[in-house]
Amino acid sequence: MNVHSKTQAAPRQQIDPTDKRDRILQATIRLISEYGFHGTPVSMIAKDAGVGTGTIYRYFKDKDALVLEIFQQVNCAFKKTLLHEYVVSQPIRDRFLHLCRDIFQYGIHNPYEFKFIEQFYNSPYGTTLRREKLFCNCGDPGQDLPLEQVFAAGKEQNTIKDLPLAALIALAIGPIVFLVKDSIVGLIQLDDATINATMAACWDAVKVETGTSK
Amino acid sequence: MNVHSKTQAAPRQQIDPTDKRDRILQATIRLISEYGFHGTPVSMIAKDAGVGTGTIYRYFKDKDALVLEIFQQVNCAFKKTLLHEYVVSQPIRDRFLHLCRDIFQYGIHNPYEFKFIEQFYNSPYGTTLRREKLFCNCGDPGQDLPLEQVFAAGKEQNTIKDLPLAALIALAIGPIVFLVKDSIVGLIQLDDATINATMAACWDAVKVETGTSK
Amino acid sequence: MNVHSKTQAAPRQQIDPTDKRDRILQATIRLISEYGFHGTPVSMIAKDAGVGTGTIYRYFKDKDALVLEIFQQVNCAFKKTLLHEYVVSQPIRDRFLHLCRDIFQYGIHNPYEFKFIEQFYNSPYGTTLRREKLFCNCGDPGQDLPLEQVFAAGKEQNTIKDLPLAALIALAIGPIVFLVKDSIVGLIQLDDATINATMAACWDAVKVETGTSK
Amino acid sequence: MNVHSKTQAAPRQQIDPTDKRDRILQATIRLISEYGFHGTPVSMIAKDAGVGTGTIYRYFKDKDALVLEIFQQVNCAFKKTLLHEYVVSQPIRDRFLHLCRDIFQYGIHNPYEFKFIEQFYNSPYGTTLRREKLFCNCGDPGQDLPLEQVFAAGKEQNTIKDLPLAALIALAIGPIVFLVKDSIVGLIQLDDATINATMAACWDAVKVETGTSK
DNA sequence: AATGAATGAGGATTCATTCAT
DNA sequence: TATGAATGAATCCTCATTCAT
Repeated sequence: MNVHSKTQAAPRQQIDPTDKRDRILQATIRLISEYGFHGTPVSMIAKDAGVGTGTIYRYFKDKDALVLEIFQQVNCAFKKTLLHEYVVSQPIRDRFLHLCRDIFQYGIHNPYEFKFIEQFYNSPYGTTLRREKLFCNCGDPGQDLPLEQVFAAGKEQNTIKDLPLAALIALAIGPIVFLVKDSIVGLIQLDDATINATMAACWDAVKVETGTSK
Repeated sequence: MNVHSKTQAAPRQQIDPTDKRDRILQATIRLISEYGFHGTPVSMIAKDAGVGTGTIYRYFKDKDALVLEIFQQVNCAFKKTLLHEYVVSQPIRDRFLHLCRDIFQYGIHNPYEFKFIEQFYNSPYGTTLRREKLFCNCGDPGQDLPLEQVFAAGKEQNTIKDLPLAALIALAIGPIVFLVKDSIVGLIQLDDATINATMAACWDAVKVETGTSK
Repeated sequence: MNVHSKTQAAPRQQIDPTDKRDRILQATIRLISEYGFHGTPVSMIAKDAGVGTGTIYRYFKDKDALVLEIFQQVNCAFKKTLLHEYVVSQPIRDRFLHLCRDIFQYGIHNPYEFKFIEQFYNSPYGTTLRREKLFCNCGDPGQDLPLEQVFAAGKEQNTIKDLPLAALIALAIGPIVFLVKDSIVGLIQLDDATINATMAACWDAVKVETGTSK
Repeated sequence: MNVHSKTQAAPRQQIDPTDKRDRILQATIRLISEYGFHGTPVSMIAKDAGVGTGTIYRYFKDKDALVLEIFQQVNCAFKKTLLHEYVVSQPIRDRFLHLCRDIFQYGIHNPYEFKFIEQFYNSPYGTTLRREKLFCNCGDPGQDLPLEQVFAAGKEQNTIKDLPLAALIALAIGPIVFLVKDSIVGLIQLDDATINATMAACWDAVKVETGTSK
């Protein structure tokens, strides 16, 4: 989960400075995902990370920079998760389900990160970012999201409905986000059966009807 | 949208006392939907509403009370929107589409209220409310949401998939929330065709397959 | 206790305007004696007096003026109490005890006024007043206090100890103020026997010893 | 008067951390003794103490806590003053005069503390404390005040008048408080002769008459 | 004359940020 | 490098005072 490269590995047995930096990042994610940006004092982050308040300002220019870096890290990590084991040769439906499952798993296993991203996207800052398509500078900046690629491919072969991309993404991700949030909050318990059935339903939403439906 | 009755219409050209109260409520909805609770100082609300800071405290005990009242009002207004023209005798599919359309329309025409509710539900306070099922005391407190009724009825007649209620709601509302938020932010332009197609896709997600699909 | 002259008596059966004024004064005395000047909002006074907030400003320039007038009124009323039935021909001891009893009675029967004066005298404003000897402009401004007259007379006939006037006053009034405050607060119950015995003791403090004491 | 130990005296020329805390305490005593609790803004304390406003909240939870701590400190210091050099074997009269002198001296040399205690005892909070006998938790919490002990002993050997304890205390302390306050305010100048004579007069007030008096 | 809604200056408190050690 | 004490700007809220009705 740690995205930072630690290539200067072995020599001294001293304390890794990134350790402190990471603890600050982790504490921030956890606390902001729970209390929100304005509800999380820097001092609280420092205490939770087990460092002095001033120390945070050694690693980050200010609170904004800290949060922005987290967003970028988490956003990239999330995208990498989606690319993980992604096989282009598979049929559209399998690739779609695979991506959905990854999103589900990511949300369930990284609840703090998940809520953090949500919060960030809904904040004025996040909106700006989104509009400017600055989403992510990790790896290939301009590269389409995997989900977008799948939809594009599916549309071509008439497997996916001919809807605007944003609508397709909403149909695929909206329900998952909804469910994962409920699960994080503890309103429901997500078992595998429910997850699989929901993903299948998402597929029904975006796929082109093959039979006759009422 | 204004809940207060202003029956004493024409005669005097005097200032309506509810006017000020309403302006405070409207300003709060607008600002909090954009900047969040902690990101919106009372002074900002006052300025936006064109009143003195102290005036706000004549109408509301404190910031919390102001926000809570807004939530209750907006939540009730939203539910009433859903019940509007709701005809029980119609087939499940029509009722479902009708509800979806209402949600879409509500979000598009009341973007601030829409984001406000979203924010509120995702806040610690909203989560508590949700868990305690205190959602709304307007009209019938204990009554199920219309959408829940439709799903219940649809499950009985085997029209709706046999999924947990939370999952069905996520499949229906998740995409709409997603799209409406994108639309509010200005990332997409929602025309009728897209709305209708998306709703139809939502129906595909929750309905029981009648034909054969891969 | 009302010091205002109501000479324009009979004609109309309408509400006496001084009534309102008095209610404001009474409410202020009661509330300030309990909560202090800064602890008593004007709005609280208005509510307690049963008038509108703005009404208070019809009768008094501002809060300070209101309190100052009360001080002057109460101070005068208190002094008049001391002069009441005051008979110069009586022996020093009787006159002293008479005055002491009056102070006691005044404090017990006018607890709010009593505490109000205390508070006022101890406030920066009261101190200034005292230093400027502006105590009271009621009746004869320059006239000595009765107690001071008694002490002066007693010193001349060698009945009262030859101490500075301030010390004699402290010996006479200090204990009474102390006890009355305890009584107002409810820490003790002042019966006649205790009152009389205490006054007698006060006399012992200021009188010239006639017998031999250790 | 400073309760904090500053044993690590000379070596470093650095700022004593208790210094700031003490300056806040001293400023608060001074200002509140003059303007009262509600009449003394925290900002005024900060300015007077030469610290930032926020600094006060590093040392004290809030204004209440600050004042309460001062009361406890001052109250204990005052009591310790009274116990200082207190010799049980001395005759009642000497012990009484000794205590009176100590109170006098304390008031004269600690005028701010003296007025502060007065104010505190007369506030609603102080009254409650007094009623609950929580006066002080310094040293022996339940122990009687020295003055009370003297009075109890004096009553037994018929040296002190048979009056309620509250009355005896009023007779002893009332005049002193009165005089000291006048002295603090600058209305009189207390020389040793006056102090001694006044104390003797206080003794006359509480002692049992040995000769015949009129 | 009487009212109380409206106001904004001022008070308590918090918190991002700096800086001396 | 790491710290946390210190700070004051900014926040929520109160309240003396005004003024339109």
